[in-house]
Amino acid sequence: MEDAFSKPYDPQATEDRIYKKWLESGFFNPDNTPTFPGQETFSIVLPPPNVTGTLHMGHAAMLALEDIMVRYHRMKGDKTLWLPGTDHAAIATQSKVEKILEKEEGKRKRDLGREEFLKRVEKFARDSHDTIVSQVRKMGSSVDWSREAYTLDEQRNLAVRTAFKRMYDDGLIYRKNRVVNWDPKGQTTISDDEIVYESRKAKLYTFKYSAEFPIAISTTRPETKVGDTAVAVHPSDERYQEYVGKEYEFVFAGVPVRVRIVADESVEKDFGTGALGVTPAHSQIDWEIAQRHSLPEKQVINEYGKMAAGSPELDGKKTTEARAIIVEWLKSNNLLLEEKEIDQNVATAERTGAIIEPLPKLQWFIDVNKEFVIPYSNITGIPSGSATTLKKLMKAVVENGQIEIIPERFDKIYRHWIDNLRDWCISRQIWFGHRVPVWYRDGGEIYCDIEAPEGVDWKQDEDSLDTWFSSGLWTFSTLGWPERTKDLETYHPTSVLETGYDILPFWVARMILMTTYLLGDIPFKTVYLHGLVRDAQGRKMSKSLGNIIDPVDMIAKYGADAARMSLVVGTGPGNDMKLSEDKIKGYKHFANKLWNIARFVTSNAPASSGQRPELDEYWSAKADELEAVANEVTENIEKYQFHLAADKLYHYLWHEFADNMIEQSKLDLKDPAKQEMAAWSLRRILETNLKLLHPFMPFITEEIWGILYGDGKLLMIEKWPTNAA
RNA sequence: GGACCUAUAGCUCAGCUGGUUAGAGCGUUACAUUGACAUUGUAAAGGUCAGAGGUUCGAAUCCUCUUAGGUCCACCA
Repeated sequence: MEDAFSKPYDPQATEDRIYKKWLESGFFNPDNTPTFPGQETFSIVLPPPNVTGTLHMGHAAMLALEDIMVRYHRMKGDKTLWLPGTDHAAIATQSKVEKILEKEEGKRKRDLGREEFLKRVEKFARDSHDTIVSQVRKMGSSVDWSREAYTLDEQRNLAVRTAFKRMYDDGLIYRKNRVVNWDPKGQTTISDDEIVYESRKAKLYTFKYSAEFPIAISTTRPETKVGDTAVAVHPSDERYQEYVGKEYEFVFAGVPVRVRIVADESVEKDFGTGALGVTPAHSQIDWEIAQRHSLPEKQVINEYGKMAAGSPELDGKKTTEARAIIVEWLKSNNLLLEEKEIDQNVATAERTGAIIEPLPKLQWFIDVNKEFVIPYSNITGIPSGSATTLKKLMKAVVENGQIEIIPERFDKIYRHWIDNLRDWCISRQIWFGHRVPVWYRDGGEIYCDIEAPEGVDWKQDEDSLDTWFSSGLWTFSTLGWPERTKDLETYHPTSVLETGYDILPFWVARMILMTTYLLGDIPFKTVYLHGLVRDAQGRKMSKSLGNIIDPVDMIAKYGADAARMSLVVGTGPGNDMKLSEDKIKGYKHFANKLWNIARFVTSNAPASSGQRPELDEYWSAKADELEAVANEVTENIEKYQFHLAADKLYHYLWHEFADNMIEQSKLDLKDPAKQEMAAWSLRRILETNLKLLHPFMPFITEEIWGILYGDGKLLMIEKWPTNAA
């Protein structure tokens, strides 16, 4: 009996030691792995986790799936790079630190000032980074740490400035005063994608501005009506035709208001009274109507969500208080015609939870519809030197099949998102992030470049950029762009992007936008989307529900191999997965089973010369079966059916190899005529299975490999046991 | 309002382009076992594949509709 096999298998005593061995080997870095003739490249960038804290089970699933692909390709002999990094996550990190600061010291960021506050955020980000790195290691991820990147480091900052400058020069980035989504709590604008709609009950009030005014209108926000500058009706609505073009002046809730009646196609005849009070400064849609009819805008709510309408009675009041006052005023003046409860979706900010206040603001935008000439293009259907738009580029690469999305159904969702895409507001009024590379000087001078302008009295724009601007560059900024490095040439476009389907629009689409524009190429060939990890009842894991399963706890209890298997088996691409502790436990049992199989084989089947002996009918059939399993597993991995591959190996090892073949060998090993054949077969089948299982359960397979062949050779670079692709 | 997903054993899910008698794990029950196995084996019970219709020699699988649960997008003043 070999002492090397503890009883039972102890992942705790094994995993960290094995990971160290891998690190020391240097094989995570493709520059160090042996090269083969005709070798292909396989590259993945790790979706950078936000430095807002610790990793959750979703990250663990991502790491497991990517490591499977990476280890498989490395063993196949491909030049394989998995590039890790973290994301500064601008607004998310800043608001997290703000919360901590307020809770622990009762201070706000302005009490510290920009510089001091940023130091705090950076310290927090560094700590989070260190935690994340140690968790990524715990999972067994074979990432190339020598190429680690951060979305806010020097190199990435240069990439951001370069990208901004190019878009600015092409006229794709512009600055404009427009109604944007203002988060009164976070004191910043946010993009459409950072809005979460909450359904609530609201009251829809139908009223007239004044007794003389001929048309009644409906609204859920009477307080904004002091900012109305028009009433819009549908051009074909006979009820209101006679009023179109007329102007009215009156005093509404103590505020002088002047409205013009306009005809606009966007008005629904059947909604409410069929007439819409137009408030250009506080509604996206009204702003657009105002543009079409050259209507003035009148801001009546300020950045703090308080009234500023030029009325002593209303000013300084919260919008909800002002609403009550105005409703009272309507009632007492007999102007309120109807009050009805309706269901309404309220826009709230994803990070702070505050209700979004649409406000006109001077902001930076990316124009997704503006034509520009693309100097170089590797995109099918869009020749170099042709005129195109960002939207067209984003659509083309998915429609022409250059990028494949798995599962397929998500490309519909992607296209739909593109169709609805409006100009992207990229400036944020937060301190943490990439500062807008634009400088101003008295006299209205504006300067945009990669480096700051020479000379005094230039002032840099105070705003920073949306975090997705920098993560959109991730596949190539990590490889050295804007420099034309060897890495960029070798590993870009990347092979696969593996991420959760929930960030398809945020991140995947933005990477496609940035890469097609800046490189004239795709960022990746395949997008593999995994689902959300939910609890055993199918609920989202959240702090408030207290149903979070922490990957670190699970690894400590059951080992990383077990945790990985539990996140892979039983779940196809794009489907949410339910996870329970029992499931992880089950795979710990499996690890132990494998451990005992290895113990049995080493102590009962002595290593042979390697020459294949004559096999009888039983063992010959088993040899064929092994080959079939290896081919099937390979095929499943190639087709991104990792759950099938893992499940197959689980059953084959436990119920074929252990229950059947080992039992048979117990008889054969006692028979001198069959002994060698049985021993050889056991060895060979175990060996092949260790290779096949390595991408899924890297630690235990590597450990057993080391015990079997104490020559220091690593399983992680053994040749994959099939040639079939 | 638009789109998508899911529905298979008590529970969690496989079942790839339609092809014998629909599978696994957990759970349940019976028996065996101190062993390569703390975490074992053998077997049993358990299914109108959500419902209805259609295509087909043949449907869990393809099509249509219905029902239930879930998700995303749009944002209606």
